[in-house]
Amino acid sequence: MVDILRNDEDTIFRKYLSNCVNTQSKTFYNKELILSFTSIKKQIAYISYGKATIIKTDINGNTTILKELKEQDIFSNLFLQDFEDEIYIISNSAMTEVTFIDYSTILKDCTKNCPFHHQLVIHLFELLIKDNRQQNEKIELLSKRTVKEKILFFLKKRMNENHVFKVTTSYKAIAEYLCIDRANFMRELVKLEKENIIKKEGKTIHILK
Amino acid sequence: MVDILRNDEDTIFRKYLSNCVNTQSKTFYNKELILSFTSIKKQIAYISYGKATIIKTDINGNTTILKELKEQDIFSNLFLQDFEDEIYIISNSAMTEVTFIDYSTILKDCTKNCPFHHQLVIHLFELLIKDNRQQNEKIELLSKRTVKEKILFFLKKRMNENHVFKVTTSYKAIAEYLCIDRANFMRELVKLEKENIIKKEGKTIHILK
DNA sequence: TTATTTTTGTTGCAAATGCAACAAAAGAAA
DNA sequence: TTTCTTTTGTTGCATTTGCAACAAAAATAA
Repeated sequence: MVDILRNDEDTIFRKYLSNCVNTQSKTFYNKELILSFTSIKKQIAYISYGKATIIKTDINGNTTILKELKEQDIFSNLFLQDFEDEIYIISNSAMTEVTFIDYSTILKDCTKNCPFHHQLVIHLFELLIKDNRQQNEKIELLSKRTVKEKILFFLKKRMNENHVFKVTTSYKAIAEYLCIDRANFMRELVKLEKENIIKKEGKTIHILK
Repeated sequence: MVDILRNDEDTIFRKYLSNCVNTQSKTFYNKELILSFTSIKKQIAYISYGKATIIKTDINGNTTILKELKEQDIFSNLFLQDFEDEIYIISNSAMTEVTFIDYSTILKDCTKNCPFHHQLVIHLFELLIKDNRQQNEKIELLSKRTVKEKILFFLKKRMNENHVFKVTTSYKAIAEYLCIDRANFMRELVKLEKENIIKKEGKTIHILK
């Protein structure tokens, strides 16, 4: 991974990853499996470049997209303990670079007395709070009582300053994120368009009100 | 609050709260408002004794119980930034003791060079991971497609070793936690009983299979 | 104690939702 | 290019779900 691709945030974070913390970096190609949750080793994964998707499949074969991970997001098997359904993390860009940090070496008091260890923990702490906030947004979304409310909440959160949302993945993927039936999702979009709440042009949605 | 009521975990945590971190402890009576999310000051609240409930009310008047907080749980307005709906934290036991920790003093490098500061951050880090795990459990619950699946998931997670779940709050409160209509919840319980999956005796539910 | 409020239990009904199915379009692979 | 796979768009239909309403029971307050 060439350094020109890195941003400042990431550079600072990497400075914190001093030699007292065990890390391994790995690059994944598109659609490649980053992690299945059979792995026991406690670790926190940090996305330094690219995108990934956390996917869940239940007994009935329903697929749910739990979360879309971007650069500087973290995830961990520590977050998903005692999950009933199967969980996979899949790379979602041509190249995704992930840094795995051993959980045990994070907690350990650094014997080398390096000045970075504390900074690393603080930084991870802030990333964890960000993740927590994202989880709460998802809970707020899923607690909406109707499909219409879910769609509008999602669109409002994701639209840009021009009130436009571009479907970069697919309508199918969004339905799986919202935990609703795809056909019903499409039907509701037509309804919202008739009510002049949105305007749909292919994979571009304008939010009018 | 008398010391006899405290457990070991809490005692250790309090040791970490050395004088370099700004904290305030406050005791709340049952049904008392601990925090409404208009408060701007960034702080992490730690429940050292008692119980609390995080409640959300949307524009349509739908009440949702986001989370039940127990001893040694944390919550923070940092987790709930940009929330559309109104959020309240209500004390849910005769006496709930909450310690508020200033977020700014957590992150700050301790000028007094105390040995506890790092331990405090590590401990909060672990509490944050626990909270994250609980959030993920809720997301797994809400991603279930039917009311029946939601109920069964909830009961399996909460039943004791004898496959018994006791309703300590109310059926109304559980419906609000599951984000489903109460009448439909009751109807579904009757159905599950007819299918011999559960056995309901007042506020006690036996999970048979 | 009695009065008042909240919860429980139940039902009918309208509306929302998921499911199955299929053709057309778009995208990916050979 | 052509072939194959995935996504999109749409519909009918059965089922699920929420809503409104109300009486009985339980819990709480006076």
